Amino acid sequence: MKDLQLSQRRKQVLRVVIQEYVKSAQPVGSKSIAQKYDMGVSASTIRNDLAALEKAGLLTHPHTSAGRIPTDEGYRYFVTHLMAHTDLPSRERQMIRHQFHQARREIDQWLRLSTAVLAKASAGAALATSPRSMSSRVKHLELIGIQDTVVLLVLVLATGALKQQLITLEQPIFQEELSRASNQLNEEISGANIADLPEKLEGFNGLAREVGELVLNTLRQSKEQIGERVYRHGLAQVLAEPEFADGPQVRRIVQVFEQRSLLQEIYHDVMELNDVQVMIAGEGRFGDMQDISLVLSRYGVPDRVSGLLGVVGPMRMPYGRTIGAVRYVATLLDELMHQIYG
Amino acid sequence: MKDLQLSQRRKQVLRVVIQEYVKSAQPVGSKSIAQKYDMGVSASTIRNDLAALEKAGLLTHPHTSAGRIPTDEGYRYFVTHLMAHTDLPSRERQMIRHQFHQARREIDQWLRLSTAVLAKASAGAALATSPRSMSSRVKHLELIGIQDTVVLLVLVLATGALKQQLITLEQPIFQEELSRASNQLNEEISGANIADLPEKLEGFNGLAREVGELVLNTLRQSKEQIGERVYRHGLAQVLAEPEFADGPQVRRIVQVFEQRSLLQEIYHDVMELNDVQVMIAGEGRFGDMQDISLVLSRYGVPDRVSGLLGVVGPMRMPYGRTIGAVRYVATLLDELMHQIYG
DNA sequence: ATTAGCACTCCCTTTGCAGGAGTGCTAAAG
DNA sequence: CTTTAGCACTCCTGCAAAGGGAGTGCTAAT
Repeated sequence: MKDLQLSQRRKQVLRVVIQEYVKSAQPVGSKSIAQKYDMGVSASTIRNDLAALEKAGLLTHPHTSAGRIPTDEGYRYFVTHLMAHTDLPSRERQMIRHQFHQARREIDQWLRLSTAVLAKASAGAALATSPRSMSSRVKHLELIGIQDTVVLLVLVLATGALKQQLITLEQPIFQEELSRASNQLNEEISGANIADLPEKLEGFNGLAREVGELVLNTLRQSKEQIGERVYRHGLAQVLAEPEFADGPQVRRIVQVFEQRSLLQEIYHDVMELNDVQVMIAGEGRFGDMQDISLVLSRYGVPDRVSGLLGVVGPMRMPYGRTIGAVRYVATLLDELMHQIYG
Repeated sequence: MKDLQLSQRRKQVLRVVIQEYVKSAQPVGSKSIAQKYDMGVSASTIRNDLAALEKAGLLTHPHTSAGRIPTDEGYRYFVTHLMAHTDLPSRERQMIRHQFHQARREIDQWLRLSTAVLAKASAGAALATSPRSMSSRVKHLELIGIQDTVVLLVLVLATGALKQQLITLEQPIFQEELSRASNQLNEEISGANIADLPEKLEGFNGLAREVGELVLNTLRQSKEQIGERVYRHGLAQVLAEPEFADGPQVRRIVQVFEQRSLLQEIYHDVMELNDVQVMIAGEGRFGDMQDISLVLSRYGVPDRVSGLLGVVGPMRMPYGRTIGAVRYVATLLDELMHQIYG
């Protein structure tokens, strides 16, 4: 975004327009601004300011004789230059913290709760991915006979994440043999870095070798992907917003909300930056996100485990509050995860 | 539903009305029926039949001079008495089967695929719950030290399901001690029925006792609930249907789709019956399901593990095809699960 | 740079009207 | 009793015209 020179008053006018429009979803005109806000100037002056802001690309109007509404750029300018840095009210923070502390101590529960809490606090639809571990070391490995020829491989990663996979063998196998293989593997594999695995596997054969390869594959795969589960909550409530009254718009936001691949693509961007990220109308990089904004944050323990957490909602969104909510929940998750992986 | 006496022709007329309305989403009138279908009678006669069907509560019309559309009862009558028992075309069945066989051998993958496949085959939104086990025996138990005072408890149920939970201890503890406790527990607990657990725990103390209680709680809890994960797919596409053009209707179906509690309530009904269940407009037992139908089935291995699988869509739905799809995918899952829990 | 005045534009709603589709009723025929 | 044709009636839909209103853009004065 090019740097714009705006007088104090024009900044104030822009701020007011966004504030009012976010509240009412109605285009806002010069007169109503002059009335509600005592800016020391007349409606005419404000009219000039509005025209200037429109020329700068920050505002637009749906038709000649309507009030102004913010453009994508307008919102971006607001978020980066004009917005007060708002935290969630402390009462709300406490309630949220309380809920977390009485949840079962399990990442799955925390993330479920996170999306629920975030959806409620933000009036958007919340989503979160289960955390992905940076270094995929295996902490422990277990082979459990299920049927004659069916074995369940359970992998406990250093991060506490569980992976499971069924293996079908050609011949029935005894639990003893399974134990022998898993012991062998545990000794060599646990704690080992993924890079060293292929070498170590050389020495193995039979069942242990087979399982070892499988483990390696699983680790490689999980390195590529975002957390395997996506938690979602609050789609129904965001659809109540007036911008989603018409069909195509509804489908757009539902697609954004449902599509795994989008999160996958955004993942790396968010990981690199440490604060909450705001993506307004796709930022030109993503199509089909008209009128939709994302507020996203990384969470986890740096260099160990991280996931994605955030809100998808209409572009006309109370950014201050939403960012505050996302930031707070992310911090909370950071804390909780720190207790485990600290 | 009271048993109705309908002449063959009237049944045929009802069938045609539903068929046409499902196809076009437009009210269908006497004339167009007489034209498209050669029923050997005039439009006038059909008009009489339509009036009779309306009196019987199977049809209605949106306003005086519009064609007829089916009522809830009309659809129910159609599904129970009039509908041809349709299976999915064999080409489609083969494609689906193929997809399943090349997926990773893991329940999670299967269910993900099931919802994807079902959504595509049915033009509705698909959902599935992870399977719940009937008898919650513990197959294996593992305690893994994560941090000084943080221990991860991994529970492998007889069904192959995994449960995990973090435990925070008051004092740091060595892995050896963890191993001792888990060995002790494994010997006593694995294979044991939940009912016998409390007794067995009597003899324990310290860490083993603590963990044992936790296990007991977890088992008890999971006995009450539907599978803990709900898989969903295809909401976006069902929203493209014309009945979801207006706001309130959209919110209704999204709520049905999102709400866990609804599945929870329906779960037992579906479990008791073995074939695919069709629930039209809530069947009077559930509010807020105007114009929404569910097509659900149990899947799994009888008396061992079962989950819920199905489609939610508009009441104006191709029931034959949808039922066929749900039935086929459920059968497929049955097979796959049978290989494991046979 | 700011302000007041004013014409102008465009939306939104209401109204009226014509066209059309489909019904309900009636009376006659099978 | 069932079926059929005829016809008036109802109500939706689309269209155009008109009025009201909100808000702008321009101009000229301060």
